[in-house]
Amino acid sequence: MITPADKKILKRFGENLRKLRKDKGLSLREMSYACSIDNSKIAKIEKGMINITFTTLLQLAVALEAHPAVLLEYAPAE
Amino acid sequence: MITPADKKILKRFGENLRKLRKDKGLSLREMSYACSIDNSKIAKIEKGMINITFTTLLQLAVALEAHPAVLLEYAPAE
DNA sequence: TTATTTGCGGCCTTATACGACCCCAAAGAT
DNA sequence: ATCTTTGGGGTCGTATAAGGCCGCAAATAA
Repeated sequence: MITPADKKILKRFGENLRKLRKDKGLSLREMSYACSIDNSKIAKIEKGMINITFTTLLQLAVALEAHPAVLLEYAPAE
Repeated sequence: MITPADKKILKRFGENLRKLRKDKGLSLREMSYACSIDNSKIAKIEKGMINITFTTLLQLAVALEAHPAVLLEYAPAE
């Protein structure tokens, strides 16, 4: 049922995703093209607005050319 | 739309999850209790029958007392 | 043999992720 | 000043994850 605590975690995840995308020098649309996920959806993920599924996580990893686990390795929110 | 390729990946993930649970000596019901996820749902996840969300992944990690990324670190299906 | 645990599939309702698309405001480029 | 890119919010229909409960067959324990 998506608690406030979850919201926070999703937001933190989104921030990290955004960082990884920027580091790779990709725009939302470029990344969208690279993993077949609508750019507005990626924007929502980065904003922590949606609780993505496992397969979506894997798709994002494809665009970033990174191992899926990498997307989870970030400093937790304090 | 959950492709056959995704099915395979989810199944592989499930097998790994099952291994981690067994290694920890937990029954489905014990694990259910440890992460507040219905035992039948965990069984379905292990069977690769559902495409779990990010928060569910985190809950599973809690029960296994492991970092979420660990659940993704397994040998890919060949 | 009987009682208990364990794995797991089915069913139902509700919440929500997905996919696709539109549009706009701000920033950058020409 | 005009064109283009970029981030990102809103909407709609559909698919499906979540959550919870029931029941059963096989394995295990008593």
